Amino acid sequence: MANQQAQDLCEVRHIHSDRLERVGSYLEGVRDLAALFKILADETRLKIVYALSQEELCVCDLATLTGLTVSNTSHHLRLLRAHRLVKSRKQGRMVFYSLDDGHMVGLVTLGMDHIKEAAR
Amino acid sequence: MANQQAQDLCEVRHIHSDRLERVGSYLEGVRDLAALFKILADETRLKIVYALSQEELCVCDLATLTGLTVSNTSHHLRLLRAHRLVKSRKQGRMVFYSLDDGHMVGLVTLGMDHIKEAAR
DNA sequence: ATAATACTTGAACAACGGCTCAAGTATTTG
DNA sequence: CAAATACTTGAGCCGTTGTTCAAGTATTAT
Repeated sequence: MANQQAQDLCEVRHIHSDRLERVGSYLEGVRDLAALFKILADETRLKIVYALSQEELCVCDLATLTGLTVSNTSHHLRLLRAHRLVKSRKQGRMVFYSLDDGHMVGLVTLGMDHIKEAAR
Repeated sequence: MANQQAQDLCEVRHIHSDRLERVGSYLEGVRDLAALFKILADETRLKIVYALSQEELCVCDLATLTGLTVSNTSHHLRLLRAHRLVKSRKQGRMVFYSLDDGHMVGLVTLGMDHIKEAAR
């Protein structure tokens, strides 16, 4: 009765234990990658990262670029710094930020290309 | 008095109008890219996307893979479908999902490589 | 027709994230 | 020293998001 012809019964046939193991090795990375995407999943932070990929900028510059308050901008920079995506350098009373990680620059540019292509 | 030697005064010197225009063309894309990152910035959805990049799977399979309820999984699939990242195919009483967009596969695999490299 | 399976949907709820405001530090200027 | 500039930090507010639960549809089996 319960033979292989019952194709409309769901018994989790497609993911088998061996295949699950292969996928399993990636699942650790999935958590970290989701965290990275979460950081970049904000229009303000993405603007900051993109701007910093071109040159070093101070908080005041970034605030005018994003159109937000200095306070708010600083909060975002704090988050980016905590995750080692940007680094800061103090000069006088100004603080200059730059990218600390070439990692996500590739992600951002690749993503940007895809977006443009999709908008075509 | 107000000459160019006052290097510690912030008057937004680094981002000039011409440079702002160049950056401006990207800023449209930033909004959309942030939206895409937001979709992928969830461990569950990232697992789903990664699993579907390997083969077509039904909701039940995806639920067991992610360890969540079928209801919850369906909610996530609804979101992914709304943004045209996955498509569904009904066969009997089962619904099979697959990727509808090659776009973010590159993003995910590139991101995965970076994560692995960073964890080294 | 009734029951069971596979999935979807809406509502409610709690947790999280981004923004603002107020107060703080550090540095430079007068 | 006091005042001003550049930035940081913490607390509170509010909208968003993920989860759960309960009820719904669609398809198949008996």
